[in-house]
Amino acid sequence: MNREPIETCEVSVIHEDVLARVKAKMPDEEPVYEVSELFKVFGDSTRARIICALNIEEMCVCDLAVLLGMTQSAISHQLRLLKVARIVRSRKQGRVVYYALDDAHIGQIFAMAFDHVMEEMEG
Amino acid sequence: MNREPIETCEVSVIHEDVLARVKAKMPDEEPVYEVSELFKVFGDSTRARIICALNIEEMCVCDLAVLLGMTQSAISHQLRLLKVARIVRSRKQGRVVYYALDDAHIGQIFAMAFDHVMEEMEG
DNA sequence: CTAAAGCATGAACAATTGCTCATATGTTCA
DNA sequence: TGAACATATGAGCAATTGTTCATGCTTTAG
Repeated sequence: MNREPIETCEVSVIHEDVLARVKAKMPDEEPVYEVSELFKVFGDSTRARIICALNIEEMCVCDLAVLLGMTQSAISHQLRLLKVARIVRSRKQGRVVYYALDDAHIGQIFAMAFDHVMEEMEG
Repeated sequence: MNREPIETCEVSVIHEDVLARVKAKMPDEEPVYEVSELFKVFGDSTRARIICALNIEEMCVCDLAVLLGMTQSAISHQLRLLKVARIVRSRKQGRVVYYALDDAHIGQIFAMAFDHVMEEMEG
């Protein structure tokens, strides 16, 4: 197959072999996108602190607001996001709503990232 | 201890015992903040795809741009972020710069999140 | 029933983000 | 030395994000 280099292409491939291998091994687009969406939820300090707290114990919105020194509204908005992302589940008892982590994996992923950060902060 | 409820406080504590326990067990603010910063870097689909690719094999900017169907500039900007976050390291050979994952932990954290997402997509 | 407590939610606004475009830097080759 | 290539970077812009403020909903107490 005699192929001319495509001149109209602005970006040229340097290593065709590398590209072929990586293309073959790359995971599907969809799960990668989902993973980044999951990380996006973790990537806010307020939500990260909420997750850390709920990883210790189930809590209501009000107590979370006091713990983190933020308004009830701000906490509630973030909890909504966390619930949509299936990171948190809620349980209503009277007029109090208790939130808890929905999945044990979440705590594990957080713990792993925590270890990584701790190592970085020493070295 | 007879304590009056603090009336001037806008947000009242409902469960003092829970609050005390969680406060005692909560990790320090700084590492939690660092963890959320790390996740923030992961929380963009372009960067997530770059990390996935580099988890397979070292690649140059040009090939990454072709692989992901994006401009060289966009990829370069993101690689800069990844490098500042110490997620990626670079090696210059001639006029080509090769990027690779800087830490094995990164791939592990990603793999863990990937598993979680896959389970979610089935159930 | 009414008032208050606990929580949810929509609108609005400032701040951040990711990309594009233009251009600069550094390297190789003729 | 000059042209071409690979990459880096600053400015600018549209889109997204996190919080506040005001208000609505639901449940309990009186």
